[in-house]
Amino acid sequence: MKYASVIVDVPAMQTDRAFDYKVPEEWQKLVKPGMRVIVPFGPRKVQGFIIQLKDHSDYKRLKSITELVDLTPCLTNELLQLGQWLTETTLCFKISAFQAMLPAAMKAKYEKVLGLLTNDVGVLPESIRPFFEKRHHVDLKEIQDVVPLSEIQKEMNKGHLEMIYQVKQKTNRKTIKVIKCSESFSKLTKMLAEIPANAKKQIEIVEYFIKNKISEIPLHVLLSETGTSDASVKSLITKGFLFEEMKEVYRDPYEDRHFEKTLPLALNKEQKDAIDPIIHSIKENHHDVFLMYGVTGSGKTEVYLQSIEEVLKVGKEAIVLVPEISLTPQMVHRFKGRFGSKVAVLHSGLSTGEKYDEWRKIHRKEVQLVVGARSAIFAPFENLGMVIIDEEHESSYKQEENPRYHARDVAIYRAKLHNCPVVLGSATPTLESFARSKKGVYKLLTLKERVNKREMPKVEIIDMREELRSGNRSMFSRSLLDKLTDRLQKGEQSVLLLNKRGYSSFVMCRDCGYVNGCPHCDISLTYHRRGQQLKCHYCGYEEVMPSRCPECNSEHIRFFGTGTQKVEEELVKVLPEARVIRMDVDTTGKKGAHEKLLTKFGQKQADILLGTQMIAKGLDFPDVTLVGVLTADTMLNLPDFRASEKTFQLLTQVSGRAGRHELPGEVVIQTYTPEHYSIELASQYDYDAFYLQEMHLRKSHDYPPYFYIVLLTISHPDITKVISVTEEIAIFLRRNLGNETRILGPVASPIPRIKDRYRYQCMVKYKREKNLHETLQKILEHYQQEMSSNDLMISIDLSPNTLM
DNA sequence: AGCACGCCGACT
DNA sequence: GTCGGCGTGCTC
Repeated sequence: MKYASVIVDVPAMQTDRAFDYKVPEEWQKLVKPGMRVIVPFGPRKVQGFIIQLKDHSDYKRLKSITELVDLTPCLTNELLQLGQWLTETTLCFKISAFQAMLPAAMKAKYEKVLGLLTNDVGVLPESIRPFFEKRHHVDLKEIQDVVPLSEIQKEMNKGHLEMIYQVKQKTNRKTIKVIKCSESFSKLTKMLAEIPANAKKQIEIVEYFIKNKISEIPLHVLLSETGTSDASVKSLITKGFLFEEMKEVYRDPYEDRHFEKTLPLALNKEQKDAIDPIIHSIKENHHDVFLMYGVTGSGKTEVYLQSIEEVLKVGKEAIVLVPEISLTPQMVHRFKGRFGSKVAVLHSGLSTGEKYDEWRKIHRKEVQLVVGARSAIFAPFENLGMVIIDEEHESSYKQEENPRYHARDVAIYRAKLHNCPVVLGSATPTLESFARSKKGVYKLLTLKERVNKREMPKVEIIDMREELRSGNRSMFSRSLLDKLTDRLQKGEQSVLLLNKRGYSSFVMCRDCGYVNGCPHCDISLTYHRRGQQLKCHYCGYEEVMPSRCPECNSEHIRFFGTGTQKVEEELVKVLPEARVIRMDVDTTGKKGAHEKLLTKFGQKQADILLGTQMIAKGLDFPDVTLVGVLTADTMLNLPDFRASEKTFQLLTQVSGRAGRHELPGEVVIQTYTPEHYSIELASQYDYDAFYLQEMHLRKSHDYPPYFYIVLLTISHPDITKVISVTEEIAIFLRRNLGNETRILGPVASPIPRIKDRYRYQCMVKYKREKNLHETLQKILEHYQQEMSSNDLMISIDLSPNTLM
């Protein structure tokens, strides 16, 4: 007899352990750890993952596995182990760890159906009867709004009805009908004579098969190619010429795209020096973490591509992480162009089904390379030869919900197991990574030269206070305007970046200073021109823009701050002849809208690309010779110890967008704090100086990389409850952690209320703390009950990206 | 998380 | 006396 330990799909502390089940005789030989199963759990059925098989269980009253969902395990042994590690390092539930590793399509869906147990519908009360007149099964959803649950329960007790718990899959495999020939072509040719002469279409179809030597074709293709209808096909099937079959297909998002095959480029000296140690690691099966610090345009991607080639040569697989890849179709092109069908692509722009299909290509070993966003780090490769993380500094590699993992940490963990290298690439590495490379923990590879030998574009910093003093009240400095005009005349393109993070357009009364805030969150509402609406970006609350101040009834209520829409309007006023493409959440909402806008810009159908952060990444257009940053310092005032670092990164990245090709580029940075070191040093492309200065600051304030931090955020609808719990937690932390560890708080969160829940936080700063995980675990256990019954929430982030 | 069980208040 | 409120505890 075999027994299976199963982690069930019930994310709660009390169920966060394995439950044992009997494996029915017929599956004894089939079951393997890592498979999904459906098991009875209490009165219902749930999905779960087998984490272990054993010959013995201590538990007496075991139930049996109801169903095997997978025929081959969807989690490899390595991923099972990785799940355990994730649980421990991020303090998440085991089930959440496993689910994070798989595409959303593989998460189960639960439905309840009422089944009729009696042959006489007449015994049912009038309210329920109509539902069962024609059917024996009715979705509970359908009936529960009309009939009170108690009534249904009564019938169940009487034995008239039963509750059936169903576990369904979210997405099914996509199948299409294909038509095949029943006979050989020569036989078909002879058989043609049997078709009546008036059945022209049927003859046409059979001839199509013979002429094109096709023995199998999807039905819809056959119909459109031959211009026939399925009636003719049907009759050919009954006559025995053809037969139909269901065939599983992949939903390929890049189906209709052609990728030009590219060949490896010759590497320059710096690139060779960088790739040699990587190749050495690959060949020697050695685990190393490389930090490839290369200025924008220094040809990092080519180094990636050629190292991957080495990985594939030795028969291994590679993972490439890119930040939110849908933004950089150019990147997909480069990988698909070099490696063709060996590549799977995983990113948020794909539908659930498409992601599932890409994942299955990996699972079935049909691809050796995956290019994707954060979660692609869990690709079920078993022979991993390298992980590349491009734009290593990007904050999107950290998941901001449970499990709060950082893809970089997962990459290093996996690479250690596989004895293979990790390559972190960036023009602006995180301080953490650069510090590690200085200590020799990571190996530093430096690319200082741009491949085209072009100088980095010249950067001009404009002091907007100065502009204001000399009477320029517009959002464009005179210099920026001059340069835009100049580009327009020369037929060159410009990119304008509106750095909006933490600064959006809010509505304020000029008379009394009243600001429209969200009634559920302590945050001001954001003005949206579409429909003159005010929206809360945290809870989705909406209201119509008032014409008078709700407080003092004044009519002088206006929106402040600068949205892309407003910039666009101004731009049209000052440069009426310019063709502008605006990219922001409003214009890129629809799937593929992004790419369309970028393609349009690439084809020079516009002169100026105006957008938010999203345009800073990876764009590469030959005719862009001017980059303007409208307000460089909006981020600097956020309560975030990484604010300077992020500003520096953004400015450096965006400057790299100009003059990447033949034409020299120029950058204009507008700011109200030109003296800030992150702005000044970004304009000089002086990462090293920035690193030193910022490290100095981090050191004096006990921030990473000198200290690790943990952020505990406690929330509850009742503010006194939040404060008292946070205080208790702070006291507990102080009592249990070492005296070199600093505990800050309780303080109100930077956003003190979201969705009617008050938020307080506590910060732990530590260097070495062996009791940390244990102590945090104890806190979670202690408040477990209140968290499930009393609306209390405690979230713990063991290495927060921001403190918001 | 669900769901059952169980123990107290307001109704037939 | 019963229906139904939600606190408590269990799920292999």
